[in-house]
Order: sequence, then C-alpha cells, then structure tokens
Amino acid sequence: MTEIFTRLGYKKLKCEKCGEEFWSIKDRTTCGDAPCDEYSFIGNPATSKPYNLYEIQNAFKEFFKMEGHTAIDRYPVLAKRWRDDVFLVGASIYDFQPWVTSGLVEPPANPLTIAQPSIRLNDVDNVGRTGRHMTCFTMGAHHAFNKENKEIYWKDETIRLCHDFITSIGINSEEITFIESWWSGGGNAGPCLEVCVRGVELATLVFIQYKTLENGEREEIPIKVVDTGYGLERFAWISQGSPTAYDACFGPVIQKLKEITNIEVNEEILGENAQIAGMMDIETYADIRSLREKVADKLNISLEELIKTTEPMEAIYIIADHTRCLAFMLADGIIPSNVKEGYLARLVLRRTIRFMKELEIKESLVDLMNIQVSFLNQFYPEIKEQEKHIMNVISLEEERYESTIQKGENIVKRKINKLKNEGIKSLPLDDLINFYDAHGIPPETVKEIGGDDYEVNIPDNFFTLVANEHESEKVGKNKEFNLNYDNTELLFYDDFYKRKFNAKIIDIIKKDGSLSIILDKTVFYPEGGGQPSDIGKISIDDKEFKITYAEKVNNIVLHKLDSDENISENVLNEIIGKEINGEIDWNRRITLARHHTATHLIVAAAKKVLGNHVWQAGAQKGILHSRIDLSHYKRISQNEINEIEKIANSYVMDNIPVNTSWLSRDEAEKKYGLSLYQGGVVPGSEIRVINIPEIDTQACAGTHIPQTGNIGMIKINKTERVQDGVERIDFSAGLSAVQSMQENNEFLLNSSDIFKVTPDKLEKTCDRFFNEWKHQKNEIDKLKSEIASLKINSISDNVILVNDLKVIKEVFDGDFKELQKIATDFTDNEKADIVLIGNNDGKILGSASKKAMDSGIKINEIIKESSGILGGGGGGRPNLAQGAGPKKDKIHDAIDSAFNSIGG
RNA sequence: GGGCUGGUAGCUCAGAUGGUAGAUCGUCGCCUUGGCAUGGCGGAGGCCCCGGGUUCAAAUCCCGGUCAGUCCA
Repeated sequence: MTEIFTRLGYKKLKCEKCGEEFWSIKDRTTCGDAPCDEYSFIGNPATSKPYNLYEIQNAFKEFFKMEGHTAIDRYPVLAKRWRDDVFLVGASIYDFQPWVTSGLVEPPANPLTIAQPSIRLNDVDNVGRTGRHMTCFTMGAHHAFNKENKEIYWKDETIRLCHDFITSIGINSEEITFIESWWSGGGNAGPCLEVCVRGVELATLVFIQYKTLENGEREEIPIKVVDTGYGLERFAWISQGSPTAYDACFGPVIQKLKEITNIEVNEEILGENAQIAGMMDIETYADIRSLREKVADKLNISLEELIKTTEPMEAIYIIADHTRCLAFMLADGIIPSNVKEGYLARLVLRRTIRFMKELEIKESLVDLMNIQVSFLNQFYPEIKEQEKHIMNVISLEEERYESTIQKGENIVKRKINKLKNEGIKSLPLDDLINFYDAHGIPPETVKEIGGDDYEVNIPDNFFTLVANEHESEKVGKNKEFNLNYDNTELLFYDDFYKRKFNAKIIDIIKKDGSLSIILDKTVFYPEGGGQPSDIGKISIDDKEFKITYAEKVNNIVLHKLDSDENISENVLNEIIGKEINGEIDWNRRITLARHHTATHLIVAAAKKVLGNHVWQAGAQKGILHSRIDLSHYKRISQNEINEIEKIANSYVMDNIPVNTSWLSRDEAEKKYGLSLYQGGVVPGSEIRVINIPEIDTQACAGTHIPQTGNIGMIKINKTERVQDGVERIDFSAGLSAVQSMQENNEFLLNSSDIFKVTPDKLEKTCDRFFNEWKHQKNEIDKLKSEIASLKINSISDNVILVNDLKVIKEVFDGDFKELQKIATDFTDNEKADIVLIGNNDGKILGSASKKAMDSGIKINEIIKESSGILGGGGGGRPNLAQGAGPKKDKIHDAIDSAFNSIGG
C-alpha cells in the first residue's frame, strides 16, 4: 500500500488525538476525521463547484466508466429478492452476496460501478437531528472481484482511483487523509481505509480477504473483493457547504415542506448543530440531549429556546428523509405489514405521520409523498412506474394508523378512568408497557392523553423494559448430514413422461431411524421448492420395495424405504451394487406437476389483476389442493379472485408450451431480471428456468407439465390472510379441481335439500329462515313472559308467612326462564319476600327480596344446599339463585328442604 | 417465526369472584313547541366470532380454529 501513497506524495503519520495511523500529503497532527478534526466545509464548500445528489452521482459514474468500469443499474432495496439472510440492502456489496462473492456466479461486470440506494434504520433516531444521518443513502461504489487466476485490481489501484475521483471534482489532494483501519462484518474481514476530507468521512475502501471462522480465527478466501463505499450524499453536502446534508440532497422537497408548514429555517443554528454533531458519536437519546446542550451553549441561548426552534426544522428533515426511504421501499415491493421487512416499512411510515402531527400539517401523507415522488421521478423511472401503487399503499396505511391511534386513545382513556376510580394516582409501569407492546401506543402518546389530569412516568430505559418482556428465542440448529457419493443423476428432467427406470444401488444408509437407498440415477423427484416428493416402488431380484419418500441431501437423492420392510443386514450387503427397476406413482406425480405449473399461472394472473407489486411469498403443492402466498396490501376480494381464476384458466386453454432450460445465474438474471426468484432464493451457479412465453418466467426446480393445457382446469378454493400484507390462495388443478367443484356442488345440493328448494333459491330461503327463526325466538320469549305473568296471578294467593316474610313455594311445568321471571317479579316488586320454585326437569330456583336479604336470608346458600338433594349443585347471588340435578323426582323434597332452611 | 391484546345491539364499548345480557349514540313511535334547536316517554334491534371441553349452569373458565390489532426477531 505504501507504493501508491509514496507515488502520490503521501506519508504515514499518527493522529495525536486518536492514535490511528493515517496518510497525508502535508504535515498534520490529526487524522482528518471527526472528532479529531472539526467539519470545516459548512459555508465553505470543498469542491470547485456545487453538485446536487444526482450531479455527483453522474460525475461518479462517468469517472469510473472512464476508468474502465461498467456502470450497472441499482438493485432493489428489498434484499429478499436474491438472498434470505437480510431484509434490506444496507450497502452496495449486499447486491453481490452471497453468489458473486462466493464465486458461484460471475459478477454482472468486473470491475463495475454502481450507485446503490441503501437503507439503514439503526440510527433512525438521529435522522434529521445530526444533519448527516439518513435512513436511506446512496452508496456509490466501484467493486473488483479478484479470482486466484485473474486479478482485476487491488489496493494500489483502488487508492489511486479514489484519490483521482476526489481530486477530479476539485478537492485538493492535500485535504485528503487516508486512515488505516480494519473492517469486519457479515462473516468477512479485511484491512480498510477511511477517506476523510475536512473532518468528514467521505468513503471507505475495504479489501475483503478473510472469512471469519466460528472460533474467531481468519481464513483466506479465494475471491478477494474490493468493496468501496462512497457516501454520495456527503459528497453533495461537502460540495455545497450547506448547513445540513439534507438541504444538499433533497432541497426541493424541503423547500416545499417549508412552504406548507410556514416554518422558517435558521441556518446558523443548523450549521452549528451539524458541526457539533459531527464531533460526536451519537448512539442514544442521551447523546442527542447532550448535543443540544452543547449547541445551546455555543450559541449562547437557553436549551428550551434551542429546542423550540430546532424541533420543527428537524421534523421537516425527518419527513423529507422518511418519505424518500418509503418511496424506495414501496417502489421496490415492500408491503407494509406487522412482520419482517413490511414491519420496517410501517415503522418508517408511522414515524413520518407522527412528525407530521407534531407540525400540525393539514395535508395527508399522500400529499407529502406526492412531493417526494415527483422529485424522485426525475431520476428514478422505476419509482414513477410504481407511483399509483405507492399512493394506494400510503393512503391505506394512513387510514389504518388513524384508526389504530383512535382505538389506542380510547383504551388509554378508559384505563386511566378506571385507575382513577380505584384511587391509583399514577399509571403503573406494567400498563404503560402493555399499551406499547399490545396496542402500539408509544409512551409519549400515553403521557399526552393523560395530560395534566393524570400522572404518567416514562422511565429512561423504557424500551429495554419492553424488550425484557420478550423471552429470548431459541434457535434450533439443523444437524448436518454429510454424504460422500457422486451426485444422483436426475432423470425426471430429460423426459417428463418417464415413469419407469433402471438404476444401480450405490448404497443403503440409515437416516433418522429408517433405511434409504442411494441410486446412481432416479426419476423420483425429491421434495423441494414446495413440491412434495414422489412415491413409488423399486424391485430388486423380483422383490418389490415401497418407496415412501425421497429427499435430496447435497445433490444425492435418498429413497426412503417403507418402515414395514424388514431387511436383514446380510440381505442389505448383498443387494448393494445390484440393478433395480423403479417406478413412481404416476398419478401423484402428474397431479403435483399440474399444481406446480398452475401455481406459476396463478401468480402471473394475480399480478395482472392486483398489480406488479405481487410476489410469491411461499408455496406448497399438494394432491387435492395447493396454496400460494402472495404479497398484497389488502384482502383479495371475491371479484378479484374470480378475475384471477378466469385469467389463469384462459392461460390453460391457450395451451402454451412450458419451456425449461438451464442457464447460468448471471445470464438468467440478465435476461429475466430478479423476478425469476418468485419461489425464493435458489442455490447454485446454474439455474433451471421455467418459461411460459409472455406469461411467466421463474427459476424453479420442480416438475412441470409440457403444455399449459395439460393442467385441465384451475379452481381457486379460498383465500386467507397469512399475515398482514400476505394473502394465501388455496386452489386445485386438474381432476382435483373438478373434485373441488363437485364437492362445492354437493354442499349446495345437500343444503338446498334440507330446505326442499332448488339451489338457486337457497340464498333467499336461508335469509328467510334465519329471519323467521329470530322473530320466532323473540316471540317465544314474549309468550313466556305472558305465561309467567298469568302464573304469577294464579299463585300470588299462595303466600305463606314465615317469620314475618312472605314466602311462595311451588312446583310446576315451565322452563328456567319462566321460573326466573316469575320469581323476580315477586321479589323485585315486593309482592313476596322469598320465592322457591322448581320444575319437573329437576331445576330449582329461589329469589329473595331486599327485606328478606336484610333479615339475613342467603338464598344462594339455601339453593346450593337443597340442589344437593337433586344430586347436582347450584348457587347464585343473594337475590337470585338457581340449581339443578339429575334426580328430577326429588324436586318436592328439595323445595321443602329449602323451605325448612328458611324456618318454615 | 415467537409473544401479547381483542371479537357482545347499526356504531363506540360496559359486563368482579361462572348464576336475570347492559349503557351511550344512532334508528322507529309518541309527547312538549307556532316552527326549529332541544327536552321527556316508549319500542324495535343480540347464533355474546365459530367448534369442542369442564359444570347443575359458560358471554365469562380450558383447548382448537378464525378474523383483527400490536410488539419483537
């Protein structure tokens, strides 16, 4: 590394403050990075002319093109499209992991340059406040992937390129410092250089050359990657010398927001704030507080005064930043949800709305998104394309949040009222945590609702306490199962209709307690890609064995033998090496294949009906029915289902050929884009591509029928919501579809039969019957009351006086409700004090007037005791109690016993 | 993937320890006024989300499902 630095005139120095070693042309005592050096570009741009974010992006791209790099398009910020270990792209190198970096796949170009929008939410609280933090930033990069036999370039050339680019925009070489450091992350590590100008780190040059092992040791990797990251927002900032990076990068959006809110921006405060923030490592809210104290101190104003002027400005920056982040998230296919990456989108969205409320913005989030999107449209056509979808999602989410907040407020208000009544003066912490955890109400909002009326204390470590509520998750580790055989040759790809085959037994092994046969070749499809395995039989020396399951382990297919088969060790050893005849259950296979191809058609149809944001989020094929999970922001309506069903079936009727081909990963991606990976990430450098011309192309290892017409028919059975933002479509194909329709029809016929009507009258009849049933139920209740009042008249003379209490005891026919009405009519209206009645069904009931209760009668205890005579139990309240038991004929005894207990 | 909360009248929600299903608003009718705002009285409107279980008895307790909300990874 020294060579290039010497050639450029740099020498190695040591920072007096932090002790790091760095390279600089002129003599200096500090390394050039904050906090050792202060920002010295605010109000004093470092470049020869100002660049906005897009100008710098172009300058970057053009420079590296001139230097022999191929510029490639940005990747979606949704990393799930090609990898399953992270949700969002946090750096340009994410685009090439793991396929390119591991060497499995050729890079799209080598060397290449890219400007990759990257999202990092870990510093979300700093956004808008420090002048430099953003949720979404553009990482400019030039990457070189060096293989053992072919090196593109390594350290020296990287440093030269970096140096030349920075000077090409008019920054003086003498202002650049290169700090030597070490980088590690994502399981890799290597030396790195931090490139700083005027106190700000503009780029990091990482030389990935090690893999970090589990024991902490390092191992050289075959592909050494030049991983550079240029913060293009910071370049724009340093070139403009504006108070914040936000002004430099999305100034027009901020301008519009200022107009809407009528908020004046105090550049002096902002500049000072950013300057001081630059000196600080800001990680917690306490750091923000201390930042503010320092700024207030420097400007000689009170902290309150500072906060009062900065908070509205900060809110504007936050809104501008967050809407930008959301535009990328939504345009690239993230559907807001309560889980996974969708949750992150919702987090950003709701945060934006909170700050809008703080500024009392009357416009909707859709209005603000419009400002942002029309700004981004100029540079990102793919965002313009998704504009309508973005606005749909935003307005729906806005409504949802509104109702959540409304509900939350009601819950909090009710709870506070309840607590007040109980005389609890301040909100218990458990409740505060529960509001957030179960209802999503932030503690600040709770405090606001409580107002001056009710005390709400928010502990500083609130979010830690919430985290403690959640148990730590146990991660189950898959046991590795290693096999050392040649790959099994897969015959099912050659000829779809092949169902019988000959093969040689390579070995028989024991896995999970059962025997599995390894063959040199097979037509058994091993479970994978949501398609269940084939079953069938193999015969060895005229003896037949059932195969109940096939799975693939490291490209070797294991044919599991039926556990009923008892084979002795001797026989086992004997048959290894023998030829076998195999045959799969063809009916099962072709049914699965029909479902598999139908899956592709339904996804394509759903995209047509619901929009291009629809992606397959999972699938499981079956014999009778299969299911696909699709990303979509609301429930799929019945009309939409009908439409999807029609389109999918029209694809069937068009009898389109289903083409399969093996392509190298980079070739396939180039040809069809990332939408190949609907079924999830597929491994390997060669991938199998299923292409249904003009309808759908996917990477897929499953077995498909040769023509769409072979499916027969597709029937969508139902939809359900797997999670917020993911809809599940349950469907059947082929004969299973016919069966599904026949079953539906049978329901219909059987149901109509019950009412003795034809199916077309069923709906009306059900409605009529249900309504009539309700009316009659009410009618019966009414009649019971009437009967009860008649009975009341007939027994009101049978009053027996016991200890000055008017007692009635009776047994007669009537149901529980009637007894209740009669009894309470007497005691509530003081026509009697105690009523004891029973019926011939073994039910006993007693009621007591206020006077009776005052005199110490506990009717519930009395009834409890006397229902024991009936062989059952009972109880109730002091004014009304009931009981019952199986010994119906003892009812008179029970009543008499109760009567005796009163003293009669 | 895991945790938590909830589903009761058209709406918003009460329903301690299992024991008579309620309120507010809305709706309909009547009364008060010259009319309106309003006020008063009365009525209709409930498969207490679905299916099991425990119990003499379940809106309430237990299990399963479903729909919705929410937090975390």
